[in-house]
Amino acid sequence: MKIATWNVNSIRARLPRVLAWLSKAQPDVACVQEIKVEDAAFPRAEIEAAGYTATIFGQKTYNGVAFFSKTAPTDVERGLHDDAPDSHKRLIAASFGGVRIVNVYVPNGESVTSEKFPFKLKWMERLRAYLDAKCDPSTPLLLCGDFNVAPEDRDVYDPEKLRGTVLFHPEEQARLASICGFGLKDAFRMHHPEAGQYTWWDYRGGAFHRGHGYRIDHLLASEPLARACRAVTIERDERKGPQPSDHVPVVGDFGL
DNA sequence: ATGGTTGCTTAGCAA
Repeated sequence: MKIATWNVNSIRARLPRVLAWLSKAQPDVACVQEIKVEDAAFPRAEIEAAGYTATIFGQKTYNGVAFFSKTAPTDVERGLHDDAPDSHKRLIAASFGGVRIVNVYVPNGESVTSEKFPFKLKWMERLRAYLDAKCDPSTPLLLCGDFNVAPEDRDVYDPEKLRGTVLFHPEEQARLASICGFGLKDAFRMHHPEAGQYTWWDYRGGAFHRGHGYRIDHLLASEPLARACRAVTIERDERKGPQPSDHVPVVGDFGL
């Protein structure tokens, strides 16, 4: 079973690349973030023509998360357990053949001096509370998505320069560690200890060309699922060519 | 050096 996470940065702007990637990569489940479209305007026919069922939690202009899957999921949940009705659309969860998948788009935070930064930290604390309330780490569980946090020094291009800035701040890393403390392992790091493996490069300043990346998109697996994980791949080539997302897919292969 | 680029929406915000 191949399960991928990818922040597509607008499904409508990225549709040609997403369709080409689905056709080539053939994931069983693709967890996507920042679809930036409400349900009514979502390009459902094109995704279905590629052989995928779209299960979406859409929002106009910002945010929005979805599953594209070869078979329809069961027990779909939209939003955090304590979300207000008008909250950002940042979490969707569903079951796929015995695997519970929670797909998240963690707030970016903007900068450590922004009012959005404490909002990000609080959202991550609420995510840990959601896991406690809704999930079971003794069963096959995957928490994946764009966490907007690089966990360790080896996950950014210049840790000394970036330390304490947004996406690489100890308070964000502590919240991510608390989330993993629920009983989840960073699946990529089970297979790849090396530095310099990034999933996001800013559009600005030629960051991709300069190697200025961050590893902020993660597959976090419960112990039963982690044991079944055969490989995890960061598809760096998806950052190349015309109209790429600023993030690339991360694909896990599970022997299920 | 508070820049730079992309997307949504149409000048300004978000990332």
